[in-house]
Amino acid sequence: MNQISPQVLSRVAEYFKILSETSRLQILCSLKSGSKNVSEIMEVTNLGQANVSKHLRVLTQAGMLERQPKGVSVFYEIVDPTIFELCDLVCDRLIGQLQTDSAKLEQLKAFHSKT
Amino acid sequence: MNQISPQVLSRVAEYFKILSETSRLQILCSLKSGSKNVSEIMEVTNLGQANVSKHLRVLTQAGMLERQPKGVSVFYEIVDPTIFELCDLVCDRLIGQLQTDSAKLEQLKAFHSKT
DNA sequence: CAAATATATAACTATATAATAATATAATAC
DNA sequence: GTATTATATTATTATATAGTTATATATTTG
Repeated sequence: MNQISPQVLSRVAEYFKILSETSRLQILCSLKSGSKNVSEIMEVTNLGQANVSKHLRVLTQAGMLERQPKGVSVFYEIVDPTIFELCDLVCDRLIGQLQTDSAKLEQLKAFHSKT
Repeated sequence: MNQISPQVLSRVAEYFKILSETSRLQILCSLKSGSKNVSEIMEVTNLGQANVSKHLRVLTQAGMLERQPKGVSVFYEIVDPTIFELCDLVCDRLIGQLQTDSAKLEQLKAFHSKT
């Protein structure tokens, strides 16, 4: 009946968990346009140095980023093409929800004006 | 430069967070085949009553499920079509990763047999 | 080698939340 | 009404982790 084992589902859950932090999404968005080093990421995202470093480690270990040291600085690049497909799907869904909500609001307004 | 505001990203992060728990994914999978009541969900997932109830509340408030009381029991149904598209994308990605890993393993094996 | 800069790590605190046990609420049957 | 069953809620505990500060490591320059 329950085809998919909790073990497999926990892998999927882990993947989603990595995308469930605003700071990490900020970092990923900052890298959408291409490779950046840590200082650049810090500047764009306004996150602290240690914090960015820790998130970059998490994202890299999850196979979403690739680490490329160049001289004294380290560049990171997105290597998981799935990320933005996922974000786009979620965005579409959120937009849909907002539209539904506003439609309901309009109905309420219409009802109010009749009473 | 950083087009998308942290406010919007936090909405996206929240959505992912809901999908980042194995138990909730188990519940969603149990509902993939159609509407079920709480007892049925408990049986399929082997999760505790209070636990299931709480997760169902979270999923419903997020707009992923719809709650339908029928007599003494309450049925839940998936109303967010995005969920399984997201899971499928993640599964494909995880499979891809495993294939890459196993290819690397093969290379290591080949190297080992030559030395 | 010493100084400067960039990044990583360790230790810590605060917060969020999953799971559980106990209790409350709601609906039906008698 | 009372009893029974199904679900929800509350309180509690345990755990995970985000953010921060301080420190360590590594690379380049002089």
